[in-house]
Amino acid sequence: MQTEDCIFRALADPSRRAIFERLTLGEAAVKDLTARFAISQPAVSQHLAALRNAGLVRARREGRLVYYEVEPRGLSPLVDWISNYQAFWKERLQRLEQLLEKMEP
Amino acid sequence: MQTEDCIFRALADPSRRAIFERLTLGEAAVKDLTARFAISQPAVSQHLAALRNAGLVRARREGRLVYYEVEPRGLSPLVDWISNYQAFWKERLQRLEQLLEKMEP
DNA sequence: ACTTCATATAAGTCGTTGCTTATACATTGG
DNA sequence: CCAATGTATAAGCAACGACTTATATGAAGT
Repeated sequence: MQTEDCIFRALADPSRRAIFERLTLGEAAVKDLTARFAISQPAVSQHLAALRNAGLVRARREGRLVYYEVEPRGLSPLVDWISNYQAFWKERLQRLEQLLEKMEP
Repeated sequence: MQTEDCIFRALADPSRRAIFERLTLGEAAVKDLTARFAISQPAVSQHLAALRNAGLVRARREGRLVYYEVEPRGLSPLVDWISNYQAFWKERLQRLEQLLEKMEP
């Protein structure tokens, strides 16, 4: 859980991404999400479980309602993954700059 | 094609992500990838097609060999998506984006 | 306690996907 | 031209994933 794999798979589904994007605007209860999206309540709950399993959202119970909100640092594994390949561009950029320097004189 | 959806789906598969990560180390022909990964050559070709369809890699034919390499700006839709929904990382990502901008021919 | 409302889980269905083998296409060398 | 090599596509299959309906759990009001 909470691995890159989970995150990529969680965000690969359009419905789930839409739910996540909705949650970035602010917390919402399951019934709100169910009302807004054209899928059944169990489908919403399943999507939320996948997002939570990926560490992207967290749940808070309040009476009968369960509010979901974005986990603030949930996307950082994704950012880290991308940043790992920053080295790829850095290296290429350096080579390019070296080339330009040699052409300078 | 080349939409967020494609990119997320492309990177959701571990084998495909591994191939992409290998390509960030440098270009490789299909036969090299086939030798390195424990899946058949058609499977590799199919993964490469998915990555290319997502705009993450590009192919160059050289004789009978087909070399695949990372598309430099391929990850930027992902970066854009993240920065849209997580203002917290915007600064860090902007640095990455600036790096990518410099790669533009 | 019973009913109602909100959510989660179970079970089943159906389309998708990642793999395989077999085959077609493309390029090079004899 | 033919054989060999490298890659892509086709067809089929087993596993997975996203959805459904039905049911279980949990909490509040009467």
